[in-house]
Amino acid sequence: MSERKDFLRTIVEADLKSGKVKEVVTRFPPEPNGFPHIGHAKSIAINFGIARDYNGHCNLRMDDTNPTKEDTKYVQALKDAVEWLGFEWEGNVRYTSDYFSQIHDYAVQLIKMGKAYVDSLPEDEIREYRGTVKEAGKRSKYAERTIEENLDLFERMKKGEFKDGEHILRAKIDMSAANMKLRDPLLYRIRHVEHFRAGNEWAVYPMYDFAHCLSDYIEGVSHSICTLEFENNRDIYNWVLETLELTPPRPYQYEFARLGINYTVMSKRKLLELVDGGQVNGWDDPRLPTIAGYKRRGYTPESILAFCASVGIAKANSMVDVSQLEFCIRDDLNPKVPRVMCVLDPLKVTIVNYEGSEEIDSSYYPHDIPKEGSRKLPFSKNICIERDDFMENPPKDYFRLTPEQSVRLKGAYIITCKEVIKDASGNVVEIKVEYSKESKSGADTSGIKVKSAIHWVDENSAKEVEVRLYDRLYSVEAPEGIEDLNPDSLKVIKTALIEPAVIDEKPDVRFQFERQGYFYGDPVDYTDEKPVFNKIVGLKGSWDKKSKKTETRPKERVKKEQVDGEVVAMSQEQEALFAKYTEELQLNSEVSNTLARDAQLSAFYEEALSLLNSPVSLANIVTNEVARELKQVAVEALKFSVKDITELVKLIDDKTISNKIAKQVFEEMVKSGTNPKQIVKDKGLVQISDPAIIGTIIDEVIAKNPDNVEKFKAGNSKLLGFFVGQVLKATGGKANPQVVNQLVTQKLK
RNA sequence: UGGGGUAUGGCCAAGCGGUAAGGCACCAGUUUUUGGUACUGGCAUUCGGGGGUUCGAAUCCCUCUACCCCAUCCA
Repeated sequence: MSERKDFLRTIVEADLKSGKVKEVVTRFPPEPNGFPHIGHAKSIAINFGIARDYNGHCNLRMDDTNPTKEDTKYVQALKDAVEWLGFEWEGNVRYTSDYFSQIHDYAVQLIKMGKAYVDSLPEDEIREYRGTVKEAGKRSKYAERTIEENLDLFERMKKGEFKDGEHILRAKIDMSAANMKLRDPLLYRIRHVEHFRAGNEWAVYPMYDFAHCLSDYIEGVSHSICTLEFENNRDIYNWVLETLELTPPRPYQYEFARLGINYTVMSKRKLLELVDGGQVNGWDDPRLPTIAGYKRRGYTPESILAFCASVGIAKANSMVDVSQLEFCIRDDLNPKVPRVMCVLDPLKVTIVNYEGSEEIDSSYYPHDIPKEGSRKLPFSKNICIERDDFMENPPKDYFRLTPEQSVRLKGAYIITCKEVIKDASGNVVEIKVEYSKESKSGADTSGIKVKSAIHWVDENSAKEVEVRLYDRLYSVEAPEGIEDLNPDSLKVIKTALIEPAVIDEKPDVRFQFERQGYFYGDPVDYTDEKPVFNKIVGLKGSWDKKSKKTETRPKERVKKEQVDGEVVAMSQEQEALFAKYTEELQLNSEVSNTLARDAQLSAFYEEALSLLNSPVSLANIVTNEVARELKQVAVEALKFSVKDITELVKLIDDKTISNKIAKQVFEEMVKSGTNPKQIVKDKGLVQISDPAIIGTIIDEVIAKNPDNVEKFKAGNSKLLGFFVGQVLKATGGKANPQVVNQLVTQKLK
């Protein structure tokens, strides 16, 4: 709905505006044979989002045409995913299987029309007969069966009289179609298996290409949106609907690029392998890009939706960086969730000069988050801090506790290291510190400056919790198989220490563990006795990165060498034409080349030349403008004639119109076929070359854009185009651009 | 006898003949009791390469290159 729409919304809006579509109806049509992943989320966001934006509706339809693969347990996962993302489907959940009898009737109709036949070739022969990508296929002899035979056979197929694979129903289209999907595509196959919804009612099941378009039609879908790999299927989609002569309105298919994210896999097959192979713990393993996985990990629907919106919708295959997803969840959680303290790897700290205990009141939110809420932080002389928040021999830019450097215990006091206690093997096991009584948070009169504040917990009151640290599932950007798995994708810490309020008060389910990241109480394994937290995502952190950065070598920019392929040689006739154009007519070689190689174009050109002796202008317009139109339609279908073109060129040659106007006139000729002179007259397109008139306009433009004038004078010569454009715009394109150009340059000197 | 798509900074992505939006990432600075957040500034003389048309081209024409999809009785 924003100013900048994606291409699908652009199409939808145009259809609405033109009246082609009265109500926008979309559908999300997954096959219930696996758990939905974030790629499905993108599709859900698109289909439901478009329906919502244009006051239409979106159906949830299970595309259950293959009884051997689908299962009801996936249906639930799909419904859950849509609901979790916050969308509502229109009416009940639809199933392609609901339409089996209608689809069957359409098949019968096709047979009656002579557009479908029962083939009885064995599977491997069907494949063989299909031909290859470079060779035409050949039609099965069974394609000659009479309509009656086909009807009879299909009826018996349906009744279950034949075994699987014995016969098949196919459309009769074209076995030599360049688009292989059109080589008599299969419509129905025999399957003696129980369908999870239709039971044993059917012995034949429709194929995707037949069922999908008809289901869309039956549901009144206006825009059938799918992914790029179905581009080739669009021809059958249209063929079925057109051949059946269905009463309008009918749906149209549009394709967008599927979502790819680095360091993970998105194919159902690979996901299934991970689950079945035990590499992960089920479909909802938080490392998986499944919606169930993200949900369990702690991602919010808002963040997933924001991500889908941020990656856009286009037709270029792409691989989105995970950091974009991570940004979305941090961005969503930052203003929402309470900050608490949890020490993952505890180091014992004794505050030697502190006696007794106290409770410190501390807000759940930092100063910049306008939310209310606080808890009591127990404090005593025995506390724990994060092991890597202390270093005996720190690098210069280390801000935390060292023997020489004090730190603040967040929300509490400033401490100074006094003694480091080590075990026999030299590991630090405890540090003894002194605190400054005057440094209490909020009432600090100590005057001590510290570089950072670290998190901590009181040893006695802290609760032991399990924390599951998740990292990317794969260690390579574009993983192939399990050999690419990241061995450290899951680290379980069983002895993390968390402040008591998190467990006792449970202010939320999602938290920011200060200085570490966002965490989520695991919805499955969490119990009050054994709390479990999943790491959703880490904080951004520039410290870790800096230290890691030394490892990543700066990648050198390798400029890819462009190899120029061989250009096909010209035939003799083409060579002759080329020679004539370059030598006799003095055309430049590129134009001559284009003309000479295209028989249609050169014929058009020659004819024009016989009417008007202006070889160069004619060649230019034929090569550059007429050529475009000829790409779309045949010469006979052109609305303008050769003569029209010569007249157009005449207008240019005698300077009645500029090249710019000529383009405008040409466009009109393409659309209406009106004679160019008439167009120029009707629209008053005669060009303005009078420097006086143009000069005043330039002055106006200059007066209106002092900033740009300054920039231009400062050396930004690119702005010349801006000024020329403005003047041209002011004159409706009629100003002579060459004159404008000259004048602008002069005036801005 | 091949056909259908796609190429804009490290990653996404606008742009549709008037002179390269935005986000992520990255870098620098300010604020900060999170090495977080927020804020400020920087980050494409150039749009896969080469030609051509035009006063002017990422946008139009020609050509080359690279990548993706199609030969399941899968969807």
